[in-house]
Amino acid sequence: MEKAPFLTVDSVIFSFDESALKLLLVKRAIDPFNDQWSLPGGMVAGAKGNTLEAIARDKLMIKSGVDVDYIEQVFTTGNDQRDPRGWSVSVVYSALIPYQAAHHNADWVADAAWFKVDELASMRLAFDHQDIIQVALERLRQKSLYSIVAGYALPAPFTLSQLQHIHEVILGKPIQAKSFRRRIEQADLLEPAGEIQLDRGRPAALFRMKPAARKYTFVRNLDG
Amino acid sequence: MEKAPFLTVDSVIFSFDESALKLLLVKRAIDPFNDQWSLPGGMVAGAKGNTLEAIARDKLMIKSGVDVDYIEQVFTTGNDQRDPRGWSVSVVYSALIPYQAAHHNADWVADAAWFKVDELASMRLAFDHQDIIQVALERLRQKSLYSIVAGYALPAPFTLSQLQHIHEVILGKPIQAKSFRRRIEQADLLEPAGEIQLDRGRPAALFRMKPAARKYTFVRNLDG
DNA sequence: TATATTTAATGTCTATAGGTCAATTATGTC
DNA sequence: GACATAATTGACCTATAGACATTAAATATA
Repeated sequence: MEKAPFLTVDSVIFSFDESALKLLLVKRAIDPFNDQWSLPGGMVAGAKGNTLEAIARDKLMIKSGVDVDYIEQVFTTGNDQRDPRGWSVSVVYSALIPYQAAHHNADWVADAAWFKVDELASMRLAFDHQDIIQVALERLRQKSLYSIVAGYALPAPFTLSQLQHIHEVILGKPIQAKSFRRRIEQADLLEPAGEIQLDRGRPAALFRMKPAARKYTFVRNLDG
Repeated sequence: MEKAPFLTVDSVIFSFDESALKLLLVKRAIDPFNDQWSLPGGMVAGAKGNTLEAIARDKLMIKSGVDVDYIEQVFTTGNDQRDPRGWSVSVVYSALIPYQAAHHNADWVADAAWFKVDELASMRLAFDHQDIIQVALERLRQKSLYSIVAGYALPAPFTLSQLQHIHEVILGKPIQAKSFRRRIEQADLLEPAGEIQLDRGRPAALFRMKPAARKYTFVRNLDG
């Protein structure tokens, strides 16, 4: 490659709604891939922020109206095939946000929409964004076996059943409630936040993520 | 940031020699940080290769005479502080290579040398390479709790005792031989490769990494 | 040749943490 | 008050790592 490659920051933003894992995409308004759905993000050159993560956050705020709490770097993809214009590099971030907070804002941004990850698999997205999403998804699945960061995709406070449910959706398989609760309690990852009465059944205790939950990893994986 | 940032690929190359974890550094011959030790790597612009990883491998081959087998992306650092010239981004790779193969080659490359990771902690390195190394090290330590990729830093074939030893050095604590062997055997990660008689004691069986060992992760961590 | 020494390899028991699933608790409904 | 529905917990089972003693296979030495 001769010149410096294009450098972009793209984010895979996960959320949880109607028992489904969803992901925020924006419709491109310029070539290449004009009019196709793509990951929110953009060029690093000219962006605002002192670090890559700050730039990623800023772009999400500006372009998608999303103020992200939990965000982490997934990986960086770069080659001479992913952009028809030539060499390009994308630093990929993954974020988890409560659907509610995001929903309203996503409305006032033109051409931003949430897609269920299942439906999404068959869509043709811009660049190699489909591949990127698969990597981010796999990472999220792995992580859900030994952490509870998925909880950042729920509006706080939430019940343990809700927290378990999002894990089950991400993993695509049921989890033993007892195992799930036991390890969380032992690791002291959640903070009590009252209780709530759902439509039916026994009222459930409410919790918020404790700061420790952001980094905590269990020494054993759940059945995967 | 206005213009596109500098984009580089840097590699943290680990190896194992004299019971110590070592790491390959090269002395810079240009500003900034002229004459200071730094991670092998360089600018992506103008480099040879169709992917970031290919470029990383090529730079190691050309500049350090090292042909890497095991290499993986660690993370990407980017901000306006790490390079005095302004915004710069570095995609960081981590590689594990047998010391023997590496040693000779490192000789015919000017100003490349191996450093024990312990000694290295007090050195002043170029850019934020000291920080990068710490991240790569931490990643390697984590990984050594649930995989045996550290074996790629040994010349094949190797004994189980040697494989255990490098893990102990990386983790900085002893490992139960029984636990270590049991899980490896059960996961069928190694291929028998004869046996060897060391200076003293019972001869040891020799093994090589099976392909599966590259990606395999145990469901449970060793004591960390 | 027998014994001590050294390192490799294994047997066995214990401890820990998740898996299973039944039982209990707390509400709302009929 | 009996039933339905969820949440939560109790009790036992299982899998896998930790501890540590024991056995195995070689060399060195008396």
